[in-house]
Amino acid sequence: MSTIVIDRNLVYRLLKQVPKGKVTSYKALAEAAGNPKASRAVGAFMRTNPYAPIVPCHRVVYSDGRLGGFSGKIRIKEKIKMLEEEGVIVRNDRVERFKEHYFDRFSIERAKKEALP
DNA sequence: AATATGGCACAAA
DNA sequence: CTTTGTGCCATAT
Repeated sequence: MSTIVIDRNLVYRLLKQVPKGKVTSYKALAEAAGNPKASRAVGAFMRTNPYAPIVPCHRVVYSDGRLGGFSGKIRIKEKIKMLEEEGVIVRNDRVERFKEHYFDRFSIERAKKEALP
C-alpha cells in the first residue's frame, strides 16, 4: 500500500528557506521533507523545477560539499557563478568552508504555510 | 507497462 | 583519497 513517499511541493517550499550565501544538500531536503532515502528524487525535482529561480535550486549540492550536476556538464559553470555572486566560494567543484555555508535548519511548519508561485 | 537513467548517499574495498 | 556496488524514488523513453 503505497502512499506519497516524498512531497514535491513541500521540497520546493523548504528550499525557499535557504538564504542567499548559504547552501544545502539533497539529503537535507529529503530528510526535512520526511524521507531521508529520497535524496535522489530531490535531484529529480530540481531538474524539473518549474519555479526556478524563485526556488533556488542552484543552492543545492552533494552532502559532502561537492557540486554534483546542473543540467549536464557545461552549465555547471553557471551554477558556480551564481553561487559565487552570493558569496559562496567554489573551487575544484567543491564548496569552500562547506560547514560554514551549510544550511539545514528547515522549519516544516513555516514551509507548510508558504505559497508557491 | 517495462526499463533505463538521473543535479544522490553510503559502505566496502 | 578513489573506485565500485547497492539502495532509493521520480522522470524519461
